[in-house]
Amino acid sequence: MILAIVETIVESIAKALNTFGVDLGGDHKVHLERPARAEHGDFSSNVCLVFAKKLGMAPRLLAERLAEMIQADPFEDFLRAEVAGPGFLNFYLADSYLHKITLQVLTEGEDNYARHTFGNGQKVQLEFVSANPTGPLHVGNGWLGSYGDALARLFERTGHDVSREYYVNDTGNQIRMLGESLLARREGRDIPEEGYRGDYVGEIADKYDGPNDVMTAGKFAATVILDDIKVTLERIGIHYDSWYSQASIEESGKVAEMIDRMKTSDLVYEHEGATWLAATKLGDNRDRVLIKANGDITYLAGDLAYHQNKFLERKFDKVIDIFGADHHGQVASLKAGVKALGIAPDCLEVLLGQLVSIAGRKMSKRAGTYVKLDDLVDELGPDATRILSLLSSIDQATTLDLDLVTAQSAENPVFYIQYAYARISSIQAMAREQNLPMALAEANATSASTLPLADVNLALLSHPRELQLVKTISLLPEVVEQATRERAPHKVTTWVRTLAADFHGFYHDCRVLGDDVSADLTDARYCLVEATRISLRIALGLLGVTAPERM
RNA sequence: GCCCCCGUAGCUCAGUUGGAUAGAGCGACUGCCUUCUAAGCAGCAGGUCGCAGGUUCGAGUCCUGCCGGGGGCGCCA
Repeated sequence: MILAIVETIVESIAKALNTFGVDLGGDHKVHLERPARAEHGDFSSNVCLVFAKKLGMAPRLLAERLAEMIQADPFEDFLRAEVAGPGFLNFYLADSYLHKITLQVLTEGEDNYARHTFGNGQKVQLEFVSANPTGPLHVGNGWLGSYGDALARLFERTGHDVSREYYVNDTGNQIRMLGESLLARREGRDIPEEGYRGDYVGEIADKYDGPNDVMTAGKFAATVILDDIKVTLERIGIHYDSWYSQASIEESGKVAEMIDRMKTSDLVYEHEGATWLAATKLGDNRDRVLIKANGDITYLAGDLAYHQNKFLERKFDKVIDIFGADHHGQVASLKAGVKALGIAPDCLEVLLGQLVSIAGRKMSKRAGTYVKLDDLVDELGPDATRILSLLSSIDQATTLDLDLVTAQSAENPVFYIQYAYARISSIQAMAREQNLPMALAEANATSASTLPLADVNLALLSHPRELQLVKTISLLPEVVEQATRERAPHKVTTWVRTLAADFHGFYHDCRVLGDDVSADLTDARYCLVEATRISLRIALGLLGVTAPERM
């Protein structure tokens, strides 16, 4: 319905423009926007500025003509159209359009409001975190973890078939180093230069009673660490569909198979005893080694076999890899390799998150000087941790000041938002106690559509606070779509903060229950409260944050 | 040297893919609780949007060049 009003306005503009011989079928779409200021109306269009030149007319003149035509043939809820500024066409609508949106939210409910189908069931895999199992997760992993999970939730809500995967780097050098560190710890020797020095190594060494074999010890440690990683991720609400082992693909023979197949093209060649991918021909800035001169395969070769598995065996339509910016260097070669495998480059999307650092110190896994995600969650709790990481774009490098974050933990934005939810719950609990018809109907309703909504006069919602609240609620579908398309879950955070602010304002100025509020107004406001609750739950659900009924 | 990201209020960040008078939170100051939770509301203060050009009706947003910060350019993973 919110889309309906947009479409209606666009159509009426298109119809009017048509009489000037402008056809809007092509590249130019009428772009409607919500003016920042209320005096500029409910919706605004810049079409006249765009088409004025083409038509050889002054923008304002064109706008005036259009306004006249639309006034003469008004649509539902239309009040007036005005020309403003250099040639904007501003639309003013009756409040009734907001009342309809309130009704829509209640009818569609948490399951259906702000849900989209544009994903068309497309199989999408998101791979994120994938930290080496050589130590506990650090806060940077948590950042991209929240991001990846929230993005996955957005994809789910927009009609995609989503799978979350963690690629486990359980082989190669770092596992060897981990094994050596473990054995050194067990035998009281010094930890090697490139080894891991965190306390956890000692703890695992105490549990290890296996042979003095480096890889055996390394794999033992990796397994223990990975189990802890899983626990940490679950703590902040991240659950994976699959954990894919790097060792498994390297041991499967698939890598050699893949390289053999690639050799039939002219994209693979031998040079100085190594096997190379001619990545330069595929957009990379240098060629890359697949098989080293000593016969070992490179990380890239394994990664390509892994991606081949994603696309060709598991048939994902789209694969989104989420890496930290420190892996930027491998993107071009990965893309080149995927191209070499005959996979359409657009199917692979690599998103880079700028790094998280801690004020005043360098984080290093080998040195054991990084801040553990678990410690941050201990300090702030899961909800505050997630919101903190979903506040800004992943293009923004974050420097965490732990002292500041801890000191301000009570002022974390998440409480402001959750407090709105708690207030709503409180109103609803009170309403049930007072045997209010709406509250009781809702409590007993199997579906929202059985609510006695027909009896409620939503037109009573006319207070600026009420209207502002509905306006914000009405934006949620667009926010969800945009956040998904732009891979920007932080837009949901920005929106939900606005919603909470609007609700607190409403709560302050508009009582829902009480003797000085008429029964009809109580009903109408109760509906608005419920619509807010639904919207809040949707947004918090997308962010992976809980909605507490009491605080 | 080349590639990616960032530079917006004292601090942390938004900014509707180019729109009208650039917004929040924190911090400072001032008001508001006998009524659904004051973890709230309202007011006030705070800006050459890093700098310089360009594109056009219009630029925080797009292009170019500088300056500053972060990351990357392995037969490591």
